[in-house]
Amino acid sequence: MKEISERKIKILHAVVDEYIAQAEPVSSKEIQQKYLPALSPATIRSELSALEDMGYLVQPHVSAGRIPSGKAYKLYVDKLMSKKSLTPTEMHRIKSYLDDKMVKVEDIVRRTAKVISDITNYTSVILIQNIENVTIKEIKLVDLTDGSALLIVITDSGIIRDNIINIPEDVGDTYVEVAGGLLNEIFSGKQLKDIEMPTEMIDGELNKFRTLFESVFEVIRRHGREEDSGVYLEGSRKMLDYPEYAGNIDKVKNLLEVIDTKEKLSELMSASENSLSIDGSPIELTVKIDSSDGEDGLADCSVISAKYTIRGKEIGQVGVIGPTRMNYDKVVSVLNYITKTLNREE
Amino acid sequence: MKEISERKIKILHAVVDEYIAQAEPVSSKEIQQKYLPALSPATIRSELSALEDMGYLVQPHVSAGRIPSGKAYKLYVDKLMSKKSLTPTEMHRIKSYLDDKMVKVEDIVRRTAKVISDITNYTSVILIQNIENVTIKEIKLVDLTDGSALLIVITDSGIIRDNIINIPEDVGDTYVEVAGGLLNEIFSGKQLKDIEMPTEMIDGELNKFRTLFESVFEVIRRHGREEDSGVYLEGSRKMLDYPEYAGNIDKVKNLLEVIDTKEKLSELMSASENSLSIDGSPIELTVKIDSSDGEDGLADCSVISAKYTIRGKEIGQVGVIGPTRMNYDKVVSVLNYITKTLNREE
DNA sequence: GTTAGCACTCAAACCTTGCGAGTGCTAATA
DNA sequence: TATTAGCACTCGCAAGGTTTGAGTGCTAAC
Repeated sequence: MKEISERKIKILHAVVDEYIAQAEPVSSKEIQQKYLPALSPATIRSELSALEDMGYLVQPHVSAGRIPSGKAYKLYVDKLMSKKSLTPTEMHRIKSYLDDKMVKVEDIVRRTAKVISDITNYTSVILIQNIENVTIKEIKLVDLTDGSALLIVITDSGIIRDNIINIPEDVGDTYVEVAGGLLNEIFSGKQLKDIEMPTEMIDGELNKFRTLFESVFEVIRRHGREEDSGVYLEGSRKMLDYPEYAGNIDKVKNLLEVIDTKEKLSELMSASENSLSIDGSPIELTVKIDSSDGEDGLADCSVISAKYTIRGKEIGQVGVIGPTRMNYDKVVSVLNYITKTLNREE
Repeated sequence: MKEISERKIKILHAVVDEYIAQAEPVSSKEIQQKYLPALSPATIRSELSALEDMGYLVQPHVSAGRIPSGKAYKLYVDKLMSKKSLTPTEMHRIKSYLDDKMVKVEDIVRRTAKVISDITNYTSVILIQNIENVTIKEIKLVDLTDGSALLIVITDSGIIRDNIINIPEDVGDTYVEVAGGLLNEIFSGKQLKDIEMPTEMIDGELNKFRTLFESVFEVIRRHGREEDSGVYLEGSRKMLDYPEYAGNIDKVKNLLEVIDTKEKLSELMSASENSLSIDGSPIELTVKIDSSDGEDGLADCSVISAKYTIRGKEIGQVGVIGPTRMNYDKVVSVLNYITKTLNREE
């Protein structure tokens, strides 16, 4: 099983390409006509048969063509597929989506998810993790003059949150201002996970800021909690467009359910033994191809994911979920381009 | 066609209830057993036949039970259905969803859409319209000390937007502060639709604020534009759970496509001749029941919608989209309760 | 007005059949 | 030895036929 002949590779390549395009078993005749007119179907058949023995192809039933196995897809992604880059139109489209000045991580993420799904025509997912490692650059407190104030937390990867907090009544005019200065003094430069109530607050003269500070903690802490779920999903509808799901509402439902579960998603998008990294790519990409025993719901699906970095800070994972026979080259290029663009943006 | 006998009403009610629960044609025997054991199926059959002649029922084919027609649903919604209120658990659940202090309209809307979909198990839609009529209370400009500033527009219905804008280079320390004061002076009290570039800005001494003001306009104007689409959809997946769509991916796709189109949605959620208002309800509700010729995609669907008001300001429409045989009473109660809650909130 | 009884209808489930795409094998060819 | 033509074989799929049973409408009796 060490070496596959050049011709076998060609044929395998043809099967994968064709299956990605058509979603139907590929026959020897088809390959002969479109890819290797110099050979006869019979010859191709024997090659196909050999490839099947090697585990690269499977046959849905005896009188059908072949379809690629997971092993074939892995080889395809790893060695075979054309790593063409995006068309200028596509690049332009992505840029115009992302070039609005956006500072809130949430906005960027939402936008990114949308553009990925739009361009690839698959479902995209962004998972925000590690937000706790972000460093606070500055905290702003803006008095809204109606008993509340707007809290803005600026970090090294952008604003992570702005939220309304209540202000105690009967405090002086400068209360908010002073509190703002104080917040800055104490917290700027710290990481989110390190913030805690300073001791002098508990009992000292600063006691009057205590409830305010507690609100601030509350807001910051809420990150990563479930309600702020940290999962951005875009284009789940697109699944319905692919024939592998057309007759199979249950499959789609199952899939969408899995996607809705943060833990499962996390698991899917992290590298593991049956995942695959792509070399030669400027970013680290992970591809997970349908385990095909399909016990956990992701039947006939592949997930391609990458680390998601904004301005040098790792934010989470970005991924594309599609049918196993998805357009790997397109998706890889898009992820490549987008992660690069985002990271470069200053 | 003026008066329907008491017994016919009972039977019609039974058919609708049963069909809502089962999604299958209702037979005379079923009605007899579950609702009117005192009568024989034969009697019920003749009543059913009469109801069919009156246009309240239809028969998918001659040897099947009856299903309610649009006319029956309308009667049901209007007169028949039990207007029970929510359980304490449900009310509590809604409250706990909505009682976070939220000031941004967008946040409130998103949250509302979610809770509606969660509780009703149908797809919910919120449409933001009329945002142009909102009055600006105050404008804040917060210097972010990196060449940009955070623009916060506070209106009588909450903050509508905070956005980053760029600040020209080489301006003095007080530039942002002065600009903020200026913005307030000029715009507070105005409605969004009325804002325009003040003449003194164009050529006068205030010229140096011009580009900044232009950014501000740009941000405010972006509202209602397509990219900020103003449509909040939640739970579109839920559609897949109902048997009327189970075999019918095309229907679902069609539906989702319609839902994605703002114009169509607007149309759907506005009152029209073939819609229906519910009296006796503290809010104005519109129910639109499947035109059933189904040419425009919303086959087998009903839409229940209400005006959406936050703190007394009309913001748009909130609606629930579900199968024609949806749980009207539940949905109506939920919409009732939620719109009341939101409006009351101060 | 109500009901039992019966004939009738028709969708859905099941079976049958034939077709045809596509294979594997074998024997002939280069 | 590699390739290929030819042919028998398999099996999914679609079309058509049959059966079943749920449910009705009608009629005649109560």
